[in-house]
Amino acid sequence: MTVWDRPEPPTRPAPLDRERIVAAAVALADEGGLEAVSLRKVAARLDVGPMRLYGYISTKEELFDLMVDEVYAEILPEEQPGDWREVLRVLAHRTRQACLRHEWLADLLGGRPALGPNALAVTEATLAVFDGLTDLDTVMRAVETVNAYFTGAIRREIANLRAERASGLSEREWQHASGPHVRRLLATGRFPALARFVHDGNEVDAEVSFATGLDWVLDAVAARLARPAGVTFRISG
Amino acid sequence: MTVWDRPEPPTRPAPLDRERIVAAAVALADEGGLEAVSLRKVAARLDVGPMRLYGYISTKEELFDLMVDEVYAEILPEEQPGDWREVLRVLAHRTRQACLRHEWLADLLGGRPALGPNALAVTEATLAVFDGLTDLDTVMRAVETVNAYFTGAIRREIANLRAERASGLSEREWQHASGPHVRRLLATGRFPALARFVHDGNEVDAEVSFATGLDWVLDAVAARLARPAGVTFRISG
DNA sequence: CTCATGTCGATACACTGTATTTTGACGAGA
DNA sequence: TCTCGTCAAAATACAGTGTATCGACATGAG
Repeated sequence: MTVWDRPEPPTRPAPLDRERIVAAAVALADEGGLEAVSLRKVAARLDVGPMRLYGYISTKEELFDLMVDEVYAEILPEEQPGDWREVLRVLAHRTRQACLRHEWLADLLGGRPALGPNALAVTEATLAVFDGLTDLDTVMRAVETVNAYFTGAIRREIANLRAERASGLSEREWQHASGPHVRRLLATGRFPALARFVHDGNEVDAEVSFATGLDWVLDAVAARLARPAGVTFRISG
Repeated sequence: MTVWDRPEPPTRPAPLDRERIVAAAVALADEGGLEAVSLRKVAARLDVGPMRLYGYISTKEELFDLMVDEVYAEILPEEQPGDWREVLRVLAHRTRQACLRHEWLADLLGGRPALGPNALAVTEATLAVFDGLTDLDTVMRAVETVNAYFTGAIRREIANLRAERASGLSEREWQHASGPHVRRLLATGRFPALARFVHDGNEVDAEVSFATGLDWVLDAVAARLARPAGVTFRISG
């Protein structure tokens, strides 16, 4: 018995439904982050007692699940181009954009399986483009690998973004900006390689960094799609 | 001013220091997950009033940061083999193992930049093995890409593991096990590709799935290390 | 011995998610 | 029309949270 199973209660004169609740929660989270979402505040925003919400959701985690699925509706592209590579690329970028619009999404993404209707629709659209291309196992591995990449990359990007924002207008990368602590540790000489990166490394745009890594991973997938499961093929040691 | 900057207070006859606090918090989290960690419970486990802790940490988030860095000590391998590919592979697997031992780590990983001494030591060891191999930009991209992959993959693995555990001894993959909701949605016929996967897909061991995707990503990195930054090289469209 | 310092514990506050109880409105039967 | 039962909604209650504040006490200096 999960959220998705529970039917909405009979529509009474009450001007309240799950959609409005979720919308209020999303608005709250957009404004003040996930921790600004409390059942009391959501209820207040709807001019309703806190306990009213429990007729529509049965726990706060369920509300979070619903919020995530709400945003998956933004992620699902309106029309699909034909190429699997383009589909995965677009999915990754749309997910990233959604996380930039709703930073709290980065905290939730991957935290629990996304099983809402919109999330499933996204998965369906993704899997569909591989139809007949190779065996199911390879397709699963491909999709999961790309997903793991962009999920992790987005999470780190948002984390860095927040850190920079918190430490006040980051000068360069996190290493330079993150206060006296890192500098002091680097000064100990215990981290020469790291020090070189902090000193000589270039500041790179987050989006191109994301896109570059994504292309690498897509290349890897492409290589494996050419040679279906079973055959291993190392390029270099 | 972060946790790492704050010196430990002068060692009084008080049998309390940051190490003991962090150890208690980690133990608590190991037993009951992150949400079982409350400052009051940590303090209680050390026979101390809750406010005592604020002499050593200044916020709960800092405690979490310290917990993460504590586990990074487990992740740092005792001795490094020479090959960059092996180093990244081992790092990924050790991180995964650490997350299986301390599932709460998966909730924290990537959530904020890891800047503790142990985390930096891990980064240092990772970067060092690339010394002189290519330009710094490529190395950075390589490390971050692999990191993004295994971070995301681990997070999903733990999420699925919990879901299976919660839904009581999962029969197969999450799709089958996740209650009537998914089954009902699949029955609508709106998700034919997904349905095929649920029906025909094989159950795959989480570890080999992790290792396989990791190998793909490592291959992609290897291909780029061979051809330094700037040159793009698509294998397939 | 007195006094200042500064550490520690207790208390306090505002807030959380959620269970339980109270209220009140509305429809059915007399 | 009046009464009563039912059921949704609101109010209250509870156990817990992170953290600020304050009072007491022990320990060191003069």
